[in-house]
Amino acid sequence: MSTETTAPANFIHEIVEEHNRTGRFGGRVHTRFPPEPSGYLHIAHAKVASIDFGLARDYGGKCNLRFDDTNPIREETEYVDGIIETLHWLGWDWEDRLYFASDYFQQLYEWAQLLIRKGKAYVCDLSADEVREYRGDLTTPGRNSPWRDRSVEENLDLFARMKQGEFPDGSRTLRAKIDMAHPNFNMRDPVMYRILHAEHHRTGTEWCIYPMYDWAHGQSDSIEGVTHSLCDVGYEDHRPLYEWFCNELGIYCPQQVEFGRFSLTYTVLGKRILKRFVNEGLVHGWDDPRMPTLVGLRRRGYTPEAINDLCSRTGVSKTNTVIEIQLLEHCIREDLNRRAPRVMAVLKPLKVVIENWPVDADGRPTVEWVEAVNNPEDESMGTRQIPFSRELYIEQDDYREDAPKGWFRLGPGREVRLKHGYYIKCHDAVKDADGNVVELRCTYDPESAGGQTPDGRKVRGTLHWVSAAHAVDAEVRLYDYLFTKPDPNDAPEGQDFMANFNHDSETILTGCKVEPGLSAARPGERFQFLRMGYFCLDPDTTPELLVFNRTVELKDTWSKVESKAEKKEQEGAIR
RNA sequence: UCGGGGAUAGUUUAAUGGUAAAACACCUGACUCUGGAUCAGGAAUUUGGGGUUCGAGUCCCUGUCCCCGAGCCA
Repeated sequence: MSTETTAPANFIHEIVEEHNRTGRFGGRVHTRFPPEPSGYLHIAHAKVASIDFGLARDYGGKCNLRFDDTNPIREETEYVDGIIETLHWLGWDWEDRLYFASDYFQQLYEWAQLLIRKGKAYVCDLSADEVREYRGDLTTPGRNSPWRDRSVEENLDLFARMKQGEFPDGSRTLRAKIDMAHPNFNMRDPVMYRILHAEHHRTGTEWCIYPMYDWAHGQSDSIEGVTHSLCDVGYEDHRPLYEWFCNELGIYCPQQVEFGRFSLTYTVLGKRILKRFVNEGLVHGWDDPRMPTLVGLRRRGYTPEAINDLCSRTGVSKTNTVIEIQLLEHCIREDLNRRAPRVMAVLKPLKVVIENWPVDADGRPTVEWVEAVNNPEDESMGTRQIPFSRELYIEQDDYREDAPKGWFRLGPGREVRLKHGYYIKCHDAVKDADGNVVELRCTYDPESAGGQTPDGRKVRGTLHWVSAAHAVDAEVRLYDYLFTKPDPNDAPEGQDFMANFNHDSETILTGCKVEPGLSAARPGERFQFLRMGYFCLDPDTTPELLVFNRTVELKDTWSKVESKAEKKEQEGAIR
């Protein structure tokens, strides 16, 4: 795909091209996407997947899916299945190359024995606390474990008995013998195996010793013939250990390359925290539409195209980045503007009665079916017929008794166009005992069919509407950001990001009225509700009730104008 | 304090010793049967100091700031 004439797209491409020039990997590019099945994937994982799978795609190489399942306590098959499904949804393919680090447990065990025989690993009887104590700190070197110089025979015997299950959890570890004075903590005799009498989601109770990340990852890459092991900068100082293990084992060593971490404003990523939201009921589940998880974004109505677009727009570098969530919103608007059919839905209904609407021979209001385009951006999406009659619903927010300057929606004596229908003029507002407007009495101009009149008079406002008799009831869920600040960690002294948690991020609207054709919609289908935003039919939908999630609002110039005017007014009042 | 990394408009990324640019965000305006979309325009950037060079965001020296690291997590 990439040719010699195109400039490298990012620093990783430069590295690959350098390797291709020197022939280090014989021109091969083979990556891997290595999730731990301990939760659902979130938006930053989509970015990582895009880097891993994308690099292979760009150079005609391969990318494996490999689950990094070396900690049985956290990992579950539910997550394996969820991750696979999400990756396919994003459009990535690994053919038959689905692997698990746990596939390599036996090989890893034998390699550990090899290291012991070489005098490069030993069984250590120190407790976790003691290990920490012996490790030293930032400025002081660590001290050697008293068990560091056991004989090869004793180490081999003890290690075998660890595997046999003779010792309790935490009683011993296998450690690499490197350098307790090394400035890089990872090189201070890192633990390779810990004892864990726990059931593993794939290997069951076959093992009671489990390899640590560092002792599993590089060798897994090596076994699979990975050329470029891409990871985030958090692993930068693990690279020396990665290479030490491969070199001591005398096995093929891939090149680890680190890229910057990725995050989003107004949210937190991080599986532990997201898991906490789920467990504490702060959200309804991993796939809550407010969650930055990919299952959440999907349910919210985000398309894989929009998410991949975000990933490619944001580039790849070594700096940790915080992407403004507005860019994600731009990506989904751009995608859905092109693809989503337009429909009309009234979220907060206000009844409109057209007093001069014609009646039939029986004195019943007639029904006129008007034609509506499905998508002005794409003629091929055709048109549909929608019913117009004497009683309609419009949006409560589209009527103001005291219309502000620049208002061109409805108000006393004002005329607006009903999209695809007629001009109507408001004559009267019926109020309830509390003074709330509950009904508008209007007249229509029969000459205005099709949206214009013979006299050519200008009508600035165009409203969406539904026919009261034909409308279908719906529940509509509106979402706000999970946090009230762009940087959730920007919390008062002594408090954490939870201080900025938005406890009002979900608004459920009931009694919404949508046009009749929507009753045929299927869960996952996406629409533009004219003037209101993009919405996606939720799986909670039943034959009796349609449930929609608002994916994102449309850009709203008016609200901006109005809030600015208000601000100006306030400032004026202060002066 | 020690080790590892990083720093270009508000945000993200280009510019690979030769006119500092794009997208998003922001501000104007035009157009519109969605106050949507679209279009046109605007404001805005090289972490400080020194050096090399005809010329430095880029090379050298030196400061500053930010991130990561002391799991038997990944």
